[in-house]
Amino acid sequence: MASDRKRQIIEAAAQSFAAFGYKATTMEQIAKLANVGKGTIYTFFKSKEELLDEIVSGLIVEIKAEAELAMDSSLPFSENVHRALYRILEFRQRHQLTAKLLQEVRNIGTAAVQEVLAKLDRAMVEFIRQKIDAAVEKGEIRPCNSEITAFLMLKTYIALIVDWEKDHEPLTKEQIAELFTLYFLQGLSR
Amino acid sequence: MASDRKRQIIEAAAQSFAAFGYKATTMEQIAKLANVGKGTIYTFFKSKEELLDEIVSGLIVEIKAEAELAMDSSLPFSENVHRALYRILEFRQRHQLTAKLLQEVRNIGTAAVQEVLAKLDRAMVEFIRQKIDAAVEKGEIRPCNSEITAFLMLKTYIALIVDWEKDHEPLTKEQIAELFTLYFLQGLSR
DNA sequence: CAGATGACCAAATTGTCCATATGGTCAATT
DNA sequence: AATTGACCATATGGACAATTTGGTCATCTG
Repeated sequence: MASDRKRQIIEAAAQSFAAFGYKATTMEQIAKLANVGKGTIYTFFKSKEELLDEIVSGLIVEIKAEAELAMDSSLPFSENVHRALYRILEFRQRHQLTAKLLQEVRNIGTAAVQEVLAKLDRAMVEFIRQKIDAAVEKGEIRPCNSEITAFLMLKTYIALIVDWEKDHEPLTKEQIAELFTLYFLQGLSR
Repeated sequence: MASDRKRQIIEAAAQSFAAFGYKATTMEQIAKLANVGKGTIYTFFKSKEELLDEIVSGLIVEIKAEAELAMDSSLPFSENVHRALYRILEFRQRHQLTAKLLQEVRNIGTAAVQEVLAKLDRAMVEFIRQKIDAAVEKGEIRPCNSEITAFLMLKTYIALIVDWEKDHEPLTKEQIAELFTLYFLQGLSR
């Protein structure tokens, strides 16, 4: 069946990308892993790049579902946004494929990989933005430019989780939640 | 005179680093530009790396002075921190040398250049941290972990000025000040 | 003789082939 | 009609030569 073969190919490619990275994975390798001829891959995907793109698109859906699951509509907005962000970045760090791609983009600057990760970032910002808009609608928070807010929230989280560790002891999940609320949602001024 | 020669060398090196980058600048080039023998450079600096380090150290002093100048003790903390941060990043972007080094670290990953830019970052965070501590001392803002706060402030600024432009129209100075106050100092919750 | 210098060296970088590997195509096959 | 692997132009990587470069030091000079 056609869709079955397509799935096989996607799974083989995802597996290989995660294990060896995008560049180090050859189309022949994928074909062998998927038990299809190399040409077959090109009946489903225009190029290697498109194959990666489709896989990451699936990943985005997965991440959104994870984040959605982590949230709890009975909790206040601030708690939910923290949970969602934390889950998103945890996923991004833990997931073999994203971890490998993140590493690859640091070492080599493959254009395709860079583009696809940028797309992932945009999707995550968009996800948060929708949550913000919903919270504004419900009157949980005051109106604001939700795109910039979502963008800053993600950046702040990445700074706290990824960048801070470069020069300091890692912060715990609780510390991050506290800091995020303190600096971002509550503010310093008085 | 000895210190005169040293200054000549530093200026020649700074000029060449800014024009061609660290890697592309050779010691012979610097010597020629400074009108000294190549060996002379090594009577003042242990290595090319140390030469860069000394130049950047001078730059840090310059940046601090710039930031200090931009501040006004009669204004509230939030306004001053904004002015200082904006001036720091404006300087960093405009200054030929830092711009070139920033570009170089993106393209190649020269260890020396990376280290020296990290040092620059640390110095800027430390500068902000001292301003925060002073503001806490004066009771202008409530007590907080000044190191993390300074770190987050710089990251937030870089995100707004540098990262935001990658996908969107640049924000004006006023917009950035407003956003910074809104999200960072005032908070969203109510 | 103290400080400056440039010839000199080992190590790193760059340039040049060439053999191999790879993404993508397509005529043959099932 | 769908699948395939031989095939092709191009990209990549390894080996080796040539060049460059950071750093040293014996020599020079004022």
